[in-house]
Amino acid sequence: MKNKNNADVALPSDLKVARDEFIGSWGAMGSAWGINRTMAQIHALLMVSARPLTTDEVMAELQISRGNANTNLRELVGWGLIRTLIVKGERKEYFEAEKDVWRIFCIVTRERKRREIEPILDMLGRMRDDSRSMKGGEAQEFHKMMKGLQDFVSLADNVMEKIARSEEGKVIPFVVKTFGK
Amino acid sequence: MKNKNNADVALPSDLKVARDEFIGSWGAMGSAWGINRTMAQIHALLMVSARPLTTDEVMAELQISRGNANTNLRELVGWGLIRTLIVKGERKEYFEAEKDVWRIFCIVTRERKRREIEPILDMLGRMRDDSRSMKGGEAQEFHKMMKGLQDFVSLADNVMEKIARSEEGKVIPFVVKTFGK
DNA sequence: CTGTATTTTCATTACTTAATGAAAGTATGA
DNA sequence: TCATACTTTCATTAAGTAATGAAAATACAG
Repeated sequence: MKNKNNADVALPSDLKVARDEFIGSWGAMGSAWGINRTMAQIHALLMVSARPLTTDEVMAELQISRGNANTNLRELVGWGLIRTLIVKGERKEYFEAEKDVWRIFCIVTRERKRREIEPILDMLGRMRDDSRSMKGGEAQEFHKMMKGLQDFVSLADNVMEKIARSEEGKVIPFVVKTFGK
Repeated sequence: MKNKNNADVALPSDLKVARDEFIGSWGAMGSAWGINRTMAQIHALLMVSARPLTTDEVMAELQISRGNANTNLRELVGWGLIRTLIVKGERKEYFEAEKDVWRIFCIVTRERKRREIEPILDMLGRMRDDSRSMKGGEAQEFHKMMKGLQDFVSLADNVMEKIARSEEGKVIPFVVKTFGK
């Protein structure tokens, strides 16, 4: 019933070991970055997989439940870090990861910008406006702080946007030139 | 017994409201960034406070326990985002925040680099070496992926280091020029 | 349609992380 | 050195987050 085409069949064991360590570390790092562990692990697994995998293969490989696998695969699709793939003559879906490092970087940058930078920017803008007309030394201090923060975060936001829109071939050489190697 | 010099005594209420919203939002954002909520709130409170505060004032203002306040104040001191201050003739410690946005940015950048980037870089380096001599197409693919990731992350690491070491007066004008405003 | 393969949902459970507050520890002034 | 003000610790509790897996929903082949 369960077919035995697991991704690691016949893999030399040292490669298997290295892969597993990569998957584990990538997952651990995920949590530090506010991305959940399983999601990062699935992403890692698909990044180093030579071929697209099914939900069942992901479950087997990472030893996780169906619900967990499904939820995190959907989430990854939502981020644009993996895509679904249908094989003609088969019912089940396959998943494959974006493997281009630059593209991964752009996707993650945009997503983090959207989720983390933009809400702060809105809040800072409001605080800055609200405090503009307040009287008193404390209020002026507060206003100054909001202005300083907003200007800075806004600049960072612009930089991220510009970079994430650029082509690798333009940015990397420039960065290497500017910041040495 | 409890002295009434709370930080917000006699604050116009609209300023108080704005401050509280800032503190709340900064705290919420903290969690998205892997920094705990209370730590981010204390940091925000001290950033907008006109004068240094004591542990008891922080407790009162944020409605948190002594243990919680103490732990997170220490953590912030560890990051270098706030510093302690002793007032002659008084036993208790006061805490004051670094308020310069550029310096805050540099501190946070260095800390995140140290905690999040460097361990990954080590791991990728090891994986890259381990897989260098492995045979087979899959192993070559894996090696290539590790190389691509390590080159990229290493470049990012260098850029962060260089920027965090630079002076605001050099970086900001350059960034504004390069990435438009 | 109807039966089966596959995917999705979601109430429950497990795990992880943070917060509490009393007790222990430390430092200071008299 | 004693009494007191203040700080730190840490076992316990609470809150938040993720994982499970069975049941429901969906899609598809015949």
